[in-house]
Parts: sequence; C-alpha cells; structure tokens
Amino acid sequence: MEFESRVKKAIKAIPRGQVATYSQIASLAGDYKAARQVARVLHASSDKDRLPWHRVINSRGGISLPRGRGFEQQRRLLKREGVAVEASGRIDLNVYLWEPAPAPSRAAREFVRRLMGED
DNA sequence: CCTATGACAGACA
DNA sequence: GTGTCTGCCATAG
Repeated sequence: MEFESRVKKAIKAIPRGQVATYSQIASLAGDYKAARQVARVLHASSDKDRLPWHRVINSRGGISLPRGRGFEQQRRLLKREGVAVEASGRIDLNVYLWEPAPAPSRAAREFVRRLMGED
C-alpha cells in the first residue's frame, strides 16, 4: 500500500491548470514502469480521496477515459481550470504538462551560495 | 502458488 | 494519422 499512497500524493501535487501523465506520476511515486498501476489506483479510487484525478492524462496528451464513461466530465473539469481540451480529448503537453521543480542539486546550492557571497 | 485486471507506453507496420 | 503487439507490475481473489 506504500506505492499506492505515494501515487495519490503525487497526484495531489499536480497544480491547477496543469496536467501530468500516468507514467510521470508513476515515476514520481518511485517506479517509472508502473503507469498501469497508476491507472489501476485511479480506477479503484473513490471520490473520498479528493484526488484531482482529471489532471492525469496519457502520454499522447489525451484523455484516456472512454466517451460516455468519464471523458466528458474530465474534459469539463479541465476546461473549468483553464486547460484547453480539443473535442478529440487532446491537450497540448507543451503548454500544460506539469514540470515539477527539481530539488536544487548540491552544485546549484553551492553556486547560489557563492553568488550571494556567503562564507 | 496461480490467474485476471487495469483510465498505460513504446515500438513497429 | 491507425491498428496491433508486447512488456509492464501492484493488487485482488
């Protein structure tokens, strides 16, 4: 249940107005090959989890839910927060894909420290 | 131990 | 662009 909770945490971290892919979430949860598990978690999750599930899309930049079984709702929720979704369900990843800020590397911290002239 | 499931992804024709 | 095939692996039963 460790992996599953990390998946949920990662999904909750997706900012409003942006999207993340299944495999992206899997990677953040610690297993880059576990995209299908992310799908499984979402499929099984009930609304009490309060997950921004609609911000998770597939690697082709599309809504994976079939029409009539969630597609329309996901599209509506995304549009509501400013994400442009084509009628086909496609979303421009170059615009909306979430790029989590990486933790600064040691080298980066060192660089800043020197810039600021701390000793 | 099995087998089945899953809102996936990448490679290929 | 489509369609097919294969690998993937945590869970549930």
